[in-house]
Amino acid sequence: MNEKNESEIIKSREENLKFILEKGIMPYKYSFQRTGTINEILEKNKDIKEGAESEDVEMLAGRLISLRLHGKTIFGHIKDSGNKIQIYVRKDDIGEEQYEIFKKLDIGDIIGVEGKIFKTRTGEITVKVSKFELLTKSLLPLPEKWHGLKDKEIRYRKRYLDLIVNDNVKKNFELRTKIIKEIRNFLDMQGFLEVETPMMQLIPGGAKAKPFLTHHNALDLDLYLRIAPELYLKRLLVGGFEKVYEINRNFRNEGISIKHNPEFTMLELYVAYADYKVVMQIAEDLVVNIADKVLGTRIIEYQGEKIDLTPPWKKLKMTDAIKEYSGIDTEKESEQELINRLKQREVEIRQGITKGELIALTFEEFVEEKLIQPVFITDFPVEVSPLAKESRKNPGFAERFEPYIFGREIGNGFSELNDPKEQEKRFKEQIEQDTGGEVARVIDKDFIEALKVGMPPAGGLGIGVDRLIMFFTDAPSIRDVILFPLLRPQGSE
RNA sequence: GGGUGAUUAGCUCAGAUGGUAGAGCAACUGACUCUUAAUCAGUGGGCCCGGGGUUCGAGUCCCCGAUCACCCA
Repeated sequence: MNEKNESEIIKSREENLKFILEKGIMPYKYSFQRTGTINEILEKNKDIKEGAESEDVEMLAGRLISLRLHGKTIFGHIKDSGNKIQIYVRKDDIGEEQYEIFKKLDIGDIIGVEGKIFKTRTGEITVKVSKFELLTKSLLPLPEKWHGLKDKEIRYRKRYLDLIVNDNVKKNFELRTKIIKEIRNFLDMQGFLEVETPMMQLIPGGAKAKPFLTHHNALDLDLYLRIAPELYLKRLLVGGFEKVYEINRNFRNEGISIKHNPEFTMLELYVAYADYKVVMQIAEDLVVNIADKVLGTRIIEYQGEKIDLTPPWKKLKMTDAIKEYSGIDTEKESEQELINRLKQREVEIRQGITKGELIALTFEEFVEEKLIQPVFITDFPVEVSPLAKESRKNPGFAERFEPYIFGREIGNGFSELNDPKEQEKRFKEQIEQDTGGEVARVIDKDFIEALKVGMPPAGGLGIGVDRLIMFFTDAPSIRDVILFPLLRPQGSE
């Protein structure tokens, strides 16, 4: 950390750099023309016989990750974004002067090599180096080669080191990109239009969460980073788009945990003329499609638990789920009885709480964590579903669902409320109930106005993309699927 | 916000009962022209997270703080 230690450890690298500069070698080259990636070259030469040499001279580049010096020969490995390959350097092949320069390379340097491909006695496909070039000098040591980098703090803070050293980390992030691409592909094929709506909003709506505040100078205007895109996507339904979706960042100014990062990626989609049943089907199809296309299996293992994504997923009304998993009959029990149960679990109960809110809290407290296999929880109390239509069959409950996997809510969907007067009333009730600053104090009048123009009946769905990716990559923490998770800054540096 | 644990060499980790610190890898020097956790011989490297205390003496005990991890709200 301090200068003295650092100079101890990098002294030899600085000396090597000096040696190289004295030889007139530029330590930071502009480019290097490769004949292929390491994977391509390995594939091309996979059938080469032991002792034989390839006809073609190949040019490869990568980071030097290991070195074995044997007097007049050197073995090592270089690694590019796809794979690693062994290199073999002989003094006889590259000449005395070049050999001396090669010996001054350090693990971590990025080099280009030129040479024919052969197979060693031990059967490893190897580059017989006839020429090499230093492309980038590395001045700091890499983490140790077989234990790798374990310290979570350094892994998250210095993700570049994590990516260099831990191959599975890189694979998980590649998988993340594949999953998101597959989501887009799936929706595009069904005629959805991907759109982008404001990240900076005057009134942060569409969810219950504390927002981040920012300021626009020229307009002298306070703005909020969005907590959800919902109200803007619905405006697009009013405008005549019938199937829209957005995959983008939401920001919530709340605690950080294994399941929460202040900025996270959300998918929201809306389908005109559809109700919640239609989007529930889309949610199931979407997840199963990822399993099929990206993993090639519908049975995934998450944190040692086998999860079977094979459709159709179970559907359970919230009150039935409570009955089934906890034995509590919320229809029969009075509000006070539910309050007593919750207080025993040290759940905070606000003054004037409604029955619906109590049902939702009971569900969270007694049921959620038990929902390991995929299940749709439906029929949420209207009081906790201010943007959803009331059920046609089940008064007091909304046409709403949330898919649960491994005790975690991975999405949220409903038949979208499009009655402007009812919507305004629900917003007002929300503001009255809010105690924690999780609801904007102002009603989004423009949104109400849009509803007055007329929004077609519609089903909507939101899916927490990071959490979904956690399942598919068997990641225990959301930080393992976000390249640069938010951490508290450290004092020095 | 509360609780528990961690923090020792560049990395991964040891350091009972308090006596100024150890290993492997990495680094450095030397030997070695098919090695691959190369091998062999040698060398250097530490404000033991920070600040206070207790003690003749603290990496170790106590208090405060920092960061991270996990659990809870």
